[in-house]
Amino acid sequence: MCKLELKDGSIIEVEKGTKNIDVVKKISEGLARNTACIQFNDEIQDVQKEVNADGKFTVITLDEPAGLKVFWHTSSHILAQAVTRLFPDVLLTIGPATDNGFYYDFDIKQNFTEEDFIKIEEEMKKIVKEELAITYFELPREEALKQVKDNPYKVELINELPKDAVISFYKQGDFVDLCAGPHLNNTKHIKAFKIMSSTGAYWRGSEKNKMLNRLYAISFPKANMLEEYITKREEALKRDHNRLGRELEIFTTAEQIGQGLPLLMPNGARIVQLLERFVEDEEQRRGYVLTKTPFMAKKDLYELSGHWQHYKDGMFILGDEQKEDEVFALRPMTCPFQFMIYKASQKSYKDLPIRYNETSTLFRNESSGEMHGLTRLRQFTLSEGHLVVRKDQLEEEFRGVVDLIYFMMKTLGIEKDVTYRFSKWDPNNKEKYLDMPEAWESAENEMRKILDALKINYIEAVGEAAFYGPKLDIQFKNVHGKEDTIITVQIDFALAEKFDMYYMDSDGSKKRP
RNA sequence: GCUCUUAUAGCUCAGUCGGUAGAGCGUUACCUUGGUAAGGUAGAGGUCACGGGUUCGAUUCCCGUUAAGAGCUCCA
Repeated sequence: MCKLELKDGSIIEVEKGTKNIDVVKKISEGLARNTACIQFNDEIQDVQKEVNADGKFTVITLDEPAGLKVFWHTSSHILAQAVTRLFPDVLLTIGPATDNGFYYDFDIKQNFTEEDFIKIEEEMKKIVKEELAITYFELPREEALKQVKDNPYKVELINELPKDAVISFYKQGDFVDLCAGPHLNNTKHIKAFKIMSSTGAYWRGSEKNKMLNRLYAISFPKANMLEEYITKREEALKRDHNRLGRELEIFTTAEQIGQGLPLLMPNGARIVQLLERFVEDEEQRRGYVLTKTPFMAKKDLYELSGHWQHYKDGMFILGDEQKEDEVFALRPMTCPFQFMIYKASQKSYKDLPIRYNETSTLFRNESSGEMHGLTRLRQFTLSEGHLVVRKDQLEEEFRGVVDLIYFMMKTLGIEKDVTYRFSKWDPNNKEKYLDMPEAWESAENEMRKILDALKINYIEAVGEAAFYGPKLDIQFKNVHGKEDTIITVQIDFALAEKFDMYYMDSDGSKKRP
């Protein structure tokens, strides 16, 4: 017998080898119908897996996000099965659940059309009606490779699994897919689904790889839930800033002016004016000093900052390097300009911290597919600050910045709608990041300490840092559920060095801020 | 940059199976009203994004350009 501790603390005993789903049925039939998977101690398991030891037994239902993800993952297999039936020459790649449904990436010659969506949905309906049992099996590496030998994508996935990894497959009818699971135990549970869109996506997320065809879809255990979802989505789209902005005459665009260059109409300009005054006044109250710096500079400045070497393609360059002595570039950021103000006079340790702020208009030559509404542009204006601090002031100043951010978000009423992301470097990506492991570690530890002290509820993200330092990113979801960074605070341990910034310490020695 | 989609009145959209166009909102004038984003009447407003091709004829079909949308990649 195995002793299982349930969520409410009670214990039930079951025979060794009892299936998870049968354990749940003992608790309640209704609960069993609504079960997506089981958490046994820390392990997420299929409902069909057998109980073999004592432990904590938690039922994860379709009503909770983790359960819905299992549901969507199973849905993605049904989508893949339907596509395989209709397009036998397709190669399957991956098909995970997302926060907002699921997708599956296919390597297929033709592109999916709207008519294909209908056909695929019809085929999915059939698969659901067939009530196919979903079964799990494992294979040793050699056999697993044999199983997927005609699919180079799956071969690649298996070859990248660690040596001791369990290689598992799920089977429903004649359809088999390499998959870590977990899954529901039958296709019959997927009552309502809809293919939302077809887009391109690079294999493994790298533009160097082949572009695959991705189908985005959504599914629910009940038909009315799908209807609700669609209605909600339509309502959300009506609140798209891009649509409202034009309807309310806040901004417009003109073909002749160009991509990523919106025109703020009187209503929009007034909003920006009020925000700008408000922000600058509040910053002044908090000890910031305002600067006004040029919109462009000679390339010499960007060579010093490293942007000429790293981000030349992203800048608008004025003049031809080959023909002219002086070449300028529109500024893509304000840091080096404000640093020049810092360097204009000798600073004492008593002068720090110095808090520079500027309502900065910046120019970035974004790729043509990137521009959108007012959120990603070639010319944009943001409220920007650079704090030059001593090491012993870092924590307090960081807190001050976070406090300012809280104040601003509260004023705008968005403080409950954001999430926090602690963006760290990727030590394996030497091209993107400055190769200074010790400096990274120290800066990231410093930032983590501060974030923890502030009790900020953040997620950590590897490979999202700036090239010169870690960031606290404040993320906001748009009406499509896509996250944008609306505010970012960064600890920069490199540019002070590059710009040879220093202050005279109390002992008369030069120190780096 | 890549995949897919779109471009008709100021905005949101219909429409023309190829014979040069319509609605709602907005707007203008007048009337009315303590109907306050929602009254009535009349009107203005469109080379159907731009360039080329096919055709007797293109806003409609095809190609290209530009712009807009979703996704991917990128985001100093």
